[in-house]
Amino acid sequence: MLPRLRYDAKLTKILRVGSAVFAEKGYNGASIRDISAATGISLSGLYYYFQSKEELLFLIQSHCFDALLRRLDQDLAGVGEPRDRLAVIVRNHLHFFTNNMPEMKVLSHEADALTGEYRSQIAERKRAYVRAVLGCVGTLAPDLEPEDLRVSTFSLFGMMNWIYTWYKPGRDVPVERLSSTVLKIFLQGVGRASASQQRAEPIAPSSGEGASVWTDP
Amino acid sequence: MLPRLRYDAKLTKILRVGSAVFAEKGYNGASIRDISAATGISLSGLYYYFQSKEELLFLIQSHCFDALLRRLDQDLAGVGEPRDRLAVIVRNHLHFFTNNMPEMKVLSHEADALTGEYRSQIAERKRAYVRAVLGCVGTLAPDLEPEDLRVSTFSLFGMMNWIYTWYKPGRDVPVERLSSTVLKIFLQGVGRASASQQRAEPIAPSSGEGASVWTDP
DNA sequence: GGTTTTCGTACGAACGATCGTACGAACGGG
DNA sequence: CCCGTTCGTACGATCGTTCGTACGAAAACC
Repeated sequence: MLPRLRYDAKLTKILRVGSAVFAEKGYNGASIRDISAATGISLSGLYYYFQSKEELLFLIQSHCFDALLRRLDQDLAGVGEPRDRLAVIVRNHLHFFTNNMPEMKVLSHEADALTGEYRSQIAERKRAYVRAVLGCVGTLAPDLEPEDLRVSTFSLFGMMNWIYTWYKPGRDVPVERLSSTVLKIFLQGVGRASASQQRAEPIAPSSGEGASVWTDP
Repeated sequence: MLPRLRYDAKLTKILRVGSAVFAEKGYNGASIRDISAATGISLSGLYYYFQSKEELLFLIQSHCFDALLRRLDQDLAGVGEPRDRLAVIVRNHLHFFTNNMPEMKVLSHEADALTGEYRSQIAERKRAYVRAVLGCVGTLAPDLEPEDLRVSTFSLFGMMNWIYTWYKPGRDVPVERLSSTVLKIFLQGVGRASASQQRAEPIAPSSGEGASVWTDP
């Protein structure tokens, strides 16, 4: 007889596998039956863990986003210099992104798939995240008009969130170099000598570098 | 009796309305019946203009991409300086994007929805486009390692292709300013004095600035 | 301590709705 | 009358979800 998993462990498995399925086929393109097949849990058995397909998507996005923000808060503690704070933000975002590609793809790509209360809850947390980055960028480039600040911040998010469309962990540059390149482009642009004036003492490495979303703190 | 539209005009209408429907609900989330309702054409009547739902998506993406590339070739003619060429590329991409938001959202967001031959055809054209930009960036920043060149180029595409998630034509900065801001970030980064050393004589304006995808040349 | 009841967990089967698509008839201008 | 165009209708498949049930373990009872 197969050992029964505890409730939490099994829900976690469902969210993890569900992320992979949603990432591959899209939320609307994937069926609950796909997730049933991928998890090995029966179709109706899944509904013991969520009330609807949309709630499953919400749970995935919610858990993923919470983990991202939790790690950011940890890494940001004690970092006061705006430039350092932005470096931490970019590093955290990209490390987390590359370590949890399916979940973050679902969070980025299926933002509009949620409706009603589910949608507003995620949107509100995203707004707070954007506001934080916006404040950091604003401090860093104080002579920027508010409209341009908005454009600049979303350009940064664009660089970071687009990577799920092209970044291949084996083929591409490692995450640390990816992070510093993106940060460098945002701060000084492409061009110049490549490994230009980096800070002598690089900021402290992220707290949980290799950890996944689903490893609880 | 309503005046009958010619074949081409009606197909164009289907592609235009179809883009809007796909952009709003996603390819998998939208049904042929949704498009039927939005166009006013009967369900089966639509199938006179395409053979399958997937072919409709392909036609939208294909027409849109062709129009983008056609305009780019026009604007790029006679521009030799790499920096100018990149400026033209960014301006063209963003002007086209903001003037054809639904179509470009479908092209960006539903890249993985196509399969088989349809998918490869679009993918091949995208690869050529990326290769061109990659070459331009490479010439512009010759001391960049190939891996970093790839990261940099896709970061630029990230900034540009992400705008469908946040750019609101009324609320945000006009396209021309958007383009120059994005270009400036990519070349010199955020920060510095905002309206810094722009070139005295700005490059010639795009050929068909306000035109949509569906206005044939 | 043995028996019974309850509870948490899991499943197979089936529901109505909606999906993409096919078919054949009807319409109307040349 | 013909042919390009349009439509109503319907088919089989698949969708998300529900229902009734079953089994092992814990709890409750005598």
